[in-house]
Amino acid sequence: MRNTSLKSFPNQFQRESLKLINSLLELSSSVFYLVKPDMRHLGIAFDNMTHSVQKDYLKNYRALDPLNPAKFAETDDILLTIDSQMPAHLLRRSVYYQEFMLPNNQHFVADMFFRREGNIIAVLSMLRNDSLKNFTPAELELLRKQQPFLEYALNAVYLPQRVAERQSMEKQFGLTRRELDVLEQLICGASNKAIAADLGLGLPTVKTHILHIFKKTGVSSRSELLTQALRHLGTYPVNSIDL
Amino acid sequence: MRNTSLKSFPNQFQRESLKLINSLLELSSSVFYLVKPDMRHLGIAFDNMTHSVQKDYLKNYRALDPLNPAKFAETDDILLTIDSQMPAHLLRRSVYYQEFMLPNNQHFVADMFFRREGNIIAVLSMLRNDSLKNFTPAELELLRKQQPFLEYALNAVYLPQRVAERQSMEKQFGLTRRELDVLEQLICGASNKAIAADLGLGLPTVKTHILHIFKKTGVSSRSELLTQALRHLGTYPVNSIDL
DNA sequence: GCCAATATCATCCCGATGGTTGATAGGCTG
DNA sequence: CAGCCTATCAACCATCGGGATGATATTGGC
Repeated sequence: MRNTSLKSFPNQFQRESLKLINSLLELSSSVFYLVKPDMRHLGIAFDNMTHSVQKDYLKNYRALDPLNPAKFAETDDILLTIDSQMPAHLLRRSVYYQEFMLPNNQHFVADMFFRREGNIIAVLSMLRNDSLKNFTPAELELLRKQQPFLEYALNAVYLPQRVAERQSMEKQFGLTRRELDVLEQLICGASNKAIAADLGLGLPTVKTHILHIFKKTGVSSRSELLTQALRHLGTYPVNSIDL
Repeated sequence: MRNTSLKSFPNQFQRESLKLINSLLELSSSVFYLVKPDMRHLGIAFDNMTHSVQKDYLKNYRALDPLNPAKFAETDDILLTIDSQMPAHLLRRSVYYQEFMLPNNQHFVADMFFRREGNIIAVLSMLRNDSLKNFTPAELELLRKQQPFLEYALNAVYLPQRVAERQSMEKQFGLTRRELDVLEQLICGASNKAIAADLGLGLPTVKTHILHIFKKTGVSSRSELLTQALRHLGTYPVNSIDL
């Protein structure tokens, strides 16, 4: 309507962040994901990447990742390249490079960290394939300048609103985290197919979640759900945000 | 959700008014309708009545109605019974009684008028069939006490909000009055079938209107429409209310 | 470690919805 | 009065969405 660019997704923040970074430098692919298991439901966004690669990473290769955020919990790094952590010739021979990076055509990696009360809560991962050169010092400098504002917006603007909405919904109807994911998409007007694509799920799974939401909220169509949900959204006071 | 009684219709005001009146005295059927042609789209509500009877009335019998509001434009009556306008023995022989009231089992009628700047804009019509007695003076007195508040609420609370929403929608997308009727129902989460029933239309008609709305607003599903419409509702400043 | 809740996917059915085309009738306006 | 807009309805078709049932991980808590 009017302005199609206003179309919003639950993970709009991550999408806009990626848009910004991709406009500043050339990447072959990029991911913005939230780290803590509980927060992963607050949305992931990627460019030239798939859910399956992401799942594979989380399940099998995150532990091997030289940039695994868990390793930097006690530091205050905000931007690291993979070759700052491991000499190139060692990396090339590592399992992580051979089994994960190479097959996915990832040659250069830079990760931007976002923290809340010291803990890393989100990572913006920037990847380059063999057709691109490594990150230059100037590029890294530019990225370092972006981090503070992104971190501020994430912590001060995005997370509170997002968590508040979810807490409100969760309290009223006892929805599970995954159901909340689906509900957020529903509220944005997404079709079942779109939801499936966006969350990396099968259509049957999406339909199952939606039916559960219907039962818990006592409605019998998505139209009803939309009107009720959009009308009562933000009606309920919300607790502190503990992540 | 939570409180199903919160389910609202575009003509909720009329429905609640009828509920009130029907709780105060026994009626066989009742109608609350807006008078001016332009306002008829702001909703009609009835109890034990059908759209077809109402259409028949408007088209063929309103001119003959002894309580036709047009006759009382210059008065300040707020409640009239049909037998206050015509002796019973004359009424019985009239075309209006023989061809409209009798076939629809209407024996006693009392109409409550609502005005705006002197003009009658709405009528609450109360009907009794042959199994009920005529309205008693006490009942009429009670009804007269209800009228001022209903008129106040109609003029001060209901109409401004309703007209504002419609004006906003109409201006943004150039929707016709009938399309606005349908859009209001859509926004309330109604299904096509429910809309057809509520507006007294056929299913094909409803679908046609909805497709026109989709094209004018540039969306391609009712979910999209709902999120966009509900998000932007009330965003636009609205002109004065001229009815 | 086990049980319950959660999350995932599947199949089948049918009604609801989105989309096209076209017909008919009233109303308003130039 | 001719033409345009609105409103109404029809037939047709493809896809989507709602509902039931059940299977199979995975997770989390006790």
